[in-house]
Amino acid sequence: MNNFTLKKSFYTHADTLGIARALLGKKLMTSFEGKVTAGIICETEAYCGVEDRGCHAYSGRFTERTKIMYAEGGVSYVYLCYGVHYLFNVVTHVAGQPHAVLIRAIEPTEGIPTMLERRNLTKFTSGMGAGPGLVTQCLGLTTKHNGLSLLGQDIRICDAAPINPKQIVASPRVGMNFSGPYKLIPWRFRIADSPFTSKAK
DNA sequence: TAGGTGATCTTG
DNA sequence: AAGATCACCTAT
Repeated sequence: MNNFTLKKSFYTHADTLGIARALLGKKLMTSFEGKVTAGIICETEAYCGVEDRGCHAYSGRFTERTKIMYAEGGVSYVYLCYGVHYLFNVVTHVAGQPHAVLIRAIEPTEGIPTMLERRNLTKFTSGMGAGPGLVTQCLGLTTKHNGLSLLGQDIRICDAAPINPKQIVASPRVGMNFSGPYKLIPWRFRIADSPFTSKAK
């Protein structure tokens, strides 16, 4: 499509699960230091507020790290995981409701030479953006970009035709090391049979 | 399948 | 102030 940037209203409504599904097939684009890179979102996970045991803001945790999740939808939430990997999330819902969608995999489409350089690879592979830590490497995202608007030039998400719901597979989220209903709730979404997603379970 | 890595959070 | 935890990746 013609790189039409999604509007704020895409992010601010209450249905984070719907947003996580709707983001599949959209194009996530960054433009840092004159380098444009972009990829089609192939896999997401939803994190839904203070009642969601898997959410960083579970039970109202409000800290230096999590406070951006409480912002109005349409900004980025980037944090360092395991001391090694940056993970990029899209904040959703209205201000005060800490919801977000983790971007877990992309199909690289633009700026591939730049992505290869950032990944320290020589050849394009379908797995080069398959995993949340790899997505951020490809796109050059770090905690520097935490809290940035998704409506500006640096980071934006471009509209595209929705994925057929039948093509979307829902499964439990990764890394839910606790018990209770949120451990197995199917809030991970990916495009069926996409070779660009992180390994299917 | 285990180890690396460091910011963040919790406990004492 | 210190130790546990953590939405992961890579190479054995």
